[in-house]
Amino acid sequence: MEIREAHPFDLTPAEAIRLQERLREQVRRSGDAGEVSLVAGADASYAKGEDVIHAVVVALSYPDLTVVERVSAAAVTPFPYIPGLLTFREGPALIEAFRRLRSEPDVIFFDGQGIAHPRGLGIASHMGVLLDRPAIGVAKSLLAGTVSEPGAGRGSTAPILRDGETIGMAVRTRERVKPVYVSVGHRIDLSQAVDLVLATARGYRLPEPTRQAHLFANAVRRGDGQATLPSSTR
DNA sequence: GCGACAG
DNA sequence: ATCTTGTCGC
Repeated sequence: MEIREAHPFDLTPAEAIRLQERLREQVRRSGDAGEVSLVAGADASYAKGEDVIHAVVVALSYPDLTVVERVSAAAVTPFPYIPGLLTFREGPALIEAFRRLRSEPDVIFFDGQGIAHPRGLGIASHMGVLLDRPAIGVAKSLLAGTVSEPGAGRGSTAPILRDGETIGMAVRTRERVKPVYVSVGHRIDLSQAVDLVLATARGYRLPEPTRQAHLFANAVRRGDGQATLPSSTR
């Protein structure tokens, strides 16, 4: 995929925060992914004490969810993990992975928040803007806002609120299992984002794009990505 | 000043 | 995120 613009990542935390405050204005909180026929999941993996990040993107056809392409990229991260600044840690490796992706997904799932972020620019929104592509944030825990417990049944939801505004939705993708926290990344509305998460969550807590990216990222880091899995890693 | 805090 | 074995529950 084409990346929208060169973007500095060798910043101090204070500079990174200022960049987020500037980029947040470019996030589109509404939109329609259109006729979705291709989705993608992006994720990163790394070993405990190391600063090498393995980022991957997995593309799947929709609605059948067959994996059609997998790419990966390794990079030394220039940033430690700081809540709210995740993109500055995983972004460089992710961008390289997207450069290697030949598919043109209609929507991309990210492992983390979209606008449900202290400055409205979680990794899904940040990457969505850089890629200029519909993006959805699917986080396993909450970073900003408050939420009540959704009903126990699959498909139950509860709004994530901040100052009276809905910034995302807790979504129960599997009965009696902890919900995932969905928020708009870029160029898609919350309603369609939630629909797509539920439509791609099949039997597991995490939607398939995210789950497949998780599995592949770990396989690549362990070194058996090439041997065990089909498709290109090139 | 004291907690909270995506991955 | 990662380190780790078995184990309880649907």
